[in-house]
Amino acid sequence: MLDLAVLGLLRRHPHHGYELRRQLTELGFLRVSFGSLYPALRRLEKRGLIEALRQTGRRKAYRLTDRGEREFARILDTDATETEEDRRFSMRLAFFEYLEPPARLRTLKRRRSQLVARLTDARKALRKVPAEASVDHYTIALLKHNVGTAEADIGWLDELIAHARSEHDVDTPRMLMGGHR
Amino acid sequence: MLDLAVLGLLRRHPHHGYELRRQLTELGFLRVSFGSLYPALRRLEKRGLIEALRQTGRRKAYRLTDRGEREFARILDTDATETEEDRRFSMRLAFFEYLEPPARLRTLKRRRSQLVARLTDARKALRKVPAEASVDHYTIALLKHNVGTAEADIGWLDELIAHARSEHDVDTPRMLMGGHR
DNA sequence: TAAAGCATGTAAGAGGTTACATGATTGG
DNA sequence: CCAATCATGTAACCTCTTACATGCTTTA
Repeated sequence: MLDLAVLGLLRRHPHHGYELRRQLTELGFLRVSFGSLYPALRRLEKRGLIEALRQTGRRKAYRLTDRGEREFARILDTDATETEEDRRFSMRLAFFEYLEPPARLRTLKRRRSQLVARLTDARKALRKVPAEASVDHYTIALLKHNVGTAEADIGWLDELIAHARSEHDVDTPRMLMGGHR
Repeated sequence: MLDLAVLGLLRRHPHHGYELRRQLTELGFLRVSFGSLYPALRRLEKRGLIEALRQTGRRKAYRLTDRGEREFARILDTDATETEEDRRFSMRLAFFEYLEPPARLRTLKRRRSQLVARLTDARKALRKVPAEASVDHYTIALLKHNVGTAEADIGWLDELIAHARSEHDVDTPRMLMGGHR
């Protein structure tokens, strides 16, 4: 999670730790403490994915290595467990510029089916409940909210998918009739 | 997190571990692995918050002790760190029946201000971005989505707050004129 | 009878948190 | 000059995950 974020930010420009955290929290992506950020930088350095540059004053800037770039590309296109994916999907989207259009489409569709599955579960939970008489108002409100959120997110994803498809089509144009998807 | 969920479910009826997990995932509250659930039950038992009942076959059912009930009430009404609170809020809502109306109102308002803060941040991030020319479509879509989600959630909370207020007013009726909030 | 689901548990490890320690630089 | 912010780092701890081990019961 943190790794993906750090590699992604370093992919553009070198940054030092403090700055990385500022950007992460400012963009609302991830709020990590320094106690996890600095060890993470160490780990990534040890794995040869990033390397420290000049030390301007007390600032220790890191840049992405070639191996780091390959590893970033790999994890950007690899799906995580469901719980993880919830938080990671935003991260992926933020770095979508580093994915090829086909990979974008794949990522979006994968996410879509996750949400559809969740929506199904949420609806099931909602349907199941009214049978047992005295379910409290807030529990029901919560279940309905879960359904509503899932629906809204799916709608949003559909827009993104449409957009990604148009990009994809520009990249790999095909005959007007007879294309298959 | 898990503790709150387990104590909350045991608050009504005794349950064994497997069953607890089934309910948790089925309701879409929390999907935990057994590798975290069983150790959690052990911890809670050691702390005297729950105790094992009869062992029906291989099933080991636990019930909430008096201390457990007090501790549950305490953490249900205590706020966590922001990251934690995101996941924990749904849990609180699911167990709202165990909170007094005034505490409900407090919880909802606390959550509301968190979301308002987040909305402010999200808007700021969105405003900041267009200055730098070439920000990619998906990043912008993400930032807008963050804003939209926060707004929707605040609206939802406002409904819940209105409901909680009416409950509160029923509990502690006051003169029609001159009440202050 | 084999597969799927029920049921409990342990071990190793990943990845985060808070709290602490240290000290430079900037702004009111 | 004091406070806030910048800047890096360590140590102890917590909670979760995956993978493994075990074995019963139900159903196709």
